[in-house]
Amino acid sequence: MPDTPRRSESRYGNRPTMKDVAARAGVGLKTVSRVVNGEQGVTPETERRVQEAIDALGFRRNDSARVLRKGRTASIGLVLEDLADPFYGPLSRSVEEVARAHGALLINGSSAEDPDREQELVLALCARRVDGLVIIPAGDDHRYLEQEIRAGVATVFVDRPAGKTDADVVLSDNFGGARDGVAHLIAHGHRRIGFIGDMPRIHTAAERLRGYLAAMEDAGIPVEDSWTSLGVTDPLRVRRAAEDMLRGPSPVTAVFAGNNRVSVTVIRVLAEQTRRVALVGFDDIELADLLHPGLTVVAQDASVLGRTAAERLFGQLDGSLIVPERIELPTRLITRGSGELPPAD
Amino acid sequence: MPDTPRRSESRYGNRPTMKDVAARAGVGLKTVSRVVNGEQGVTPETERRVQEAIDALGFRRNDSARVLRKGRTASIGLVLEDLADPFYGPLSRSVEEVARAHGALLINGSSAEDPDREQELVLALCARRVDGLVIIPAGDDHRYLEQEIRAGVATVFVDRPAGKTDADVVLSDNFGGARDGVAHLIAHGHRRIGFIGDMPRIHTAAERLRGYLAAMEDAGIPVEDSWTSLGVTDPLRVRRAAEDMLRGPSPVTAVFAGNNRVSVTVIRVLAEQTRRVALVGFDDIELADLLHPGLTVVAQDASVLGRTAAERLFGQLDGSLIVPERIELPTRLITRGSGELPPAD
DNA sequence: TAGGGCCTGGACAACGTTGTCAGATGCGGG
DNA sequence: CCCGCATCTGACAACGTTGTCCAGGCCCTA
Repeated sequence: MPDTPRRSESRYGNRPTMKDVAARAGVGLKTVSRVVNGEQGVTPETERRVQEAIDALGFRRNDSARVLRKGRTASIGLVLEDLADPFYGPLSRSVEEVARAHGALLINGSSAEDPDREQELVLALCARRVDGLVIIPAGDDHRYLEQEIRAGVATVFVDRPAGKTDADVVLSDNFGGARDGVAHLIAHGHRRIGFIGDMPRIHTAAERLRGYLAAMEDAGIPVEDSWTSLGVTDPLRVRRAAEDMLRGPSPVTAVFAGNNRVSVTVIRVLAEQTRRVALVGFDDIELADLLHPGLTVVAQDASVLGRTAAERLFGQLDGSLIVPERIELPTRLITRGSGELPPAD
Repeated sequence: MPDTPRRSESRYGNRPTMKDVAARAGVGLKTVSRVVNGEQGVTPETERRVQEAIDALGFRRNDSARVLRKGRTASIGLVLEDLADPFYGPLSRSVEEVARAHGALLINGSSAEDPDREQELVLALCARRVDGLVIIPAGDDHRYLEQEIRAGVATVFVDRPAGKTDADVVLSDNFGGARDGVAHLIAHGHRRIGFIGDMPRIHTAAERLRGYLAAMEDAGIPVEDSWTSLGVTDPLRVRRAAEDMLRGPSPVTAVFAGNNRVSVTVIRVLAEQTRRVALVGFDDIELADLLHPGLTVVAQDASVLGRTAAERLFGQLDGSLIVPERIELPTRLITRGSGELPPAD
């Protein structure tokens, strides 16, 4: 008898539906809906009966059906590089807080710095009809998103700009921060300054390199090839790069580390040196003040970045923000000792 | 004309549906469904036409409708304390990886250590019909979940056991780890050892305290009241607690820090002391090896914790795991110097 | 050439909810 | 006493997809 699927054999375990609640309470389906959604137009007595049935059956509204009907999911997606990175934890958390304030849930995904995986994730989120997306892009071509944006998915890029499409973007001032950090080293007498950063195809890495070069040029210091190392990211290769520039033909007396992962490794390498080498890192690190010397950093505030982006996202959803904008947040130089060491040849 | 809602005015922006694709490709609705889902029984020629229409319209399947029909959402929820905490980042990431391997997305939520907020989040996730839940509980009463579990929501608790209900749970050996850490201090000659930990209503905190007490008792050392500080969590109060036990009537020569946040503050306090005080912390900390002295810790592997829990979750969903189990993962003592300092009175 | 089996394609219902609209009920006023 | 109005309730369609089932066309064989 294929036509009598017993409620109790339904595929959701045996989750009661509004229909079941209605039957038990002896009211119509819509009345249950009204009670569940707190709409008015229900007598206290009826409401009580319905509530009783709800509790008795353990009814919980099926949001999938609701979404299908209403068109809004009250959820947003966040695609970032790696949730395990201490930079993204606070960012994610602040996005979540804003979402929560707007009654939305957060779906999280890590792209692992892989453009294909980013796209796969983003499209999966679109298929779930998230109301909006906060994206820390891994790839540099986001034309695949244009259709989605036109279809009404609010979108904000954070930390790095979108590629080949214009959309809201919230960035740190990577160029200015790096320039100031390097200028700080120059002000303390350094001229041979090394730079170790990530692949230049990553916007932040490129900008920070540009900042380094600008500071050097401003000071009239020609940069030697052996002083810069790009695209280096795993600890082993960072180590080698640092060691190389420390004992090259014209060894550096200071290093600018392009991100927190690089900083950590460089700190380890410098700790092994007899010569005192100055260091400024991009991104703050927990306990940086307890190292010897304390680590001087160019700090960006991940949670402000996240909050700003999320607020912008909900601004788009309100309809109050239409024109894509580029917001750039300032960085802050925090001196703790390592960046103030004098050159030691 | 309420009866002619133009497709182009639909509430999803103007997202095409399978019907639109079917119309454009000149085929039936179900044929489109077949193509989209890679089912067989479609001629290459037909498939080409459908695919063309899909691309032209920018069709993307609406997963809400799919979920409604199929009953599985291919998404799981993770409720943790605070995504910004460096302990939870890697945990979350490893849960995500397992989910990804099973084709599921991850919805993340922070309870902020608030039981009500935990419940609110969990129920919201249930309303979305997540297939499963990984929960780091904030509250100590989870009977509200029993109905959901019966309704088929796979559930695994991590880091702390569920309250008043039995369910799968994956823990670190908090008791054993703390006991070993304290025993380590005792082995290095300490007798007056302090303990600073979180509120004992938090299972991990209680277990670690129990480990501390067990180690002391095993060594026949009576514990003085002034040596333990419980329920202390914000930096300022941890600082005061540490300072108090360092200069009390019988000042401690070593401290056991109950979690990473406590450790960080205690490290700061100890750095200000002239007397050398030993320290062992629960949870590893990045750069712990670069401090002076290096921080000795009882380490638990957050990503293994997360992975184990997530695998267990999908085990439940496969139907291969039925009986709730309690899995306890060992901790590891990592000696780096701070825990090997001799007592200095 | 007719019949049978196989394969492709499409009509239709169902998933659980919400919006629309009309019916029922009760009350007060003319 | 009856009508009109306000208030409350319920029937029904629709959201976009997938599962079921049947029709029609093709090829192969006798």
